Amino acid sequence: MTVVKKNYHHGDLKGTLEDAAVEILREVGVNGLSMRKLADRVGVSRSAPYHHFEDKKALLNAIAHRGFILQGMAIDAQEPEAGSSFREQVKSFVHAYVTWAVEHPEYYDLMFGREVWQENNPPDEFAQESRGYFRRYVARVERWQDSGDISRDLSALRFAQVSWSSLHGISRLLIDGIYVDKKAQTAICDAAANIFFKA
Amino acid sequence: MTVVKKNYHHGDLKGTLEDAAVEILREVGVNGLSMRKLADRVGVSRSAPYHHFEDKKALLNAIAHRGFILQGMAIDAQEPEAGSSFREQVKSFVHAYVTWAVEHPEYYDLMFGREVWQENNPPDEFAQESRGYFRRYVARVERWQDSGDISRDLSALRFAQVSWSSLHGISRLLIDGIYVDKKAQTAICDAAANIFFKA
DNA sequence: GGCTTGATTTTGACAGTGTCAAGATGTGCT
DNA sequence: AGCACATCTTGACACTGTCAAAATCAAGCC
Repeated sequence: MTVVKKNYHHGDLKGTLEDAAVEILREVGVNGLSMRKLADRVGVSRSAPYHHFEDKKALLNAIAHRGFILQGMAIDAQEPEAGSSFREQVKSFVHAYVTWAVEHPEYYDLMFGREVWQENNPPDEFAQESRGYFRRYVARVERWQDSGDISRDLSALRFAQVSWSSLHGISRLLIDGIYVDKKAQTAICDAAANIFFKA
Repeated sequence: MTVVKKNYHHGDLKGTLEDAAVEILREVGVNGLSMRKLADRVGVSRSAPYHHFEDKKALLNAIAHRGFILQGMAIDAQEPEAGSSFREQVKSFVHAYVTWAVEHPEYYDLMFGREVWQENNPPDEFAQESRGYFRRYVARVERWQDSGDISRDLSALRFAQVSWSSLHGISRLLIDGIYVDKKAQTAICDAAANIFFKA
């Protein structure tokens, strides 16, 4: 059986730290996460984490990285509704995006937040990562244009930029509590789908 | 003449603090702003600011408050292009919003950021304030519906929510450096205007 | 003038933070 | 056994937000 070590050498401290960090982020948000409390919770001394993450930033980077993977999986899991109409596909895509964001703010905040994108020396590793996700989205738009489901008035790039902005904006406003009426979430998503992808 | 006092009693410390804080925010962002450095720059002891602002949060609140006023003025100043077409009006509105946000991230970050909306006991004073701005926006949409410039397929509220999300999302993605191509800004704004307000 | 009242600012202090250097402790290999 | 290496801890530093107590000034009243 897999033994959980409790001694000097932890075994998999790195993964444990990430797990615990996500927990703390859920509980108190990014400004409430301190390296020392994190170490405490894991039962390790304050500077042990620094042997696995160069920085606090590096830790947050790693978590954002997880977020990208998780969100990708969540959205892909929703994807292959084969028999449904184009409009339905779009709706479920929009819902999948926003719902995941709202349900996982501890990841979403980091994936597209200041901490990672502005106050970081090399966000290269997932500048590429998120760029990849965006490209996949642009490709999706191109397919929709090819099949005639949306018009070619705008380039796929511009359409993707604007529509993704909207998804991102909706997610942010809901997460940050600026749109308070949580019940409106589905209505807003439907409205967005209608506006962007009207037949 | 108005004398600028430099002695023990400062005269208008509160305003001076706000000014200096905005400066610092521009230079190093919100995470780089510390109450002590702020006091230092103003030439006052570390705890003097606490007689004018209960908290660091209260300071940030006050600056966000300024931001709402400034943005309102900036957008209104763009408004009354009387002879122009509906489409042109919408375009210039979108541009005014996004341009102001991108040029004043030190305000925009606070107006719609975590610091104010989540980690604050009573953001009531400008929960109302921003709510007021949003209502004005909804009213604007209603007028557009009345004049037949946009359809009534969606309620004014939903349309306002989604379109504002898009403005907010575009602004955020540009400010946070996720949309790196600054030259694309105008193109993105135009595309947004086209999508949302197609005749 | 001096005294008091109130507003304003400073000093000292405390707990909490990120992070590093030096040392301690364990694991695996020969 | 001994060695090399990975891993973890202790001690320390500068910095942060914030408070209580003391100092300082401005204005009004005698």
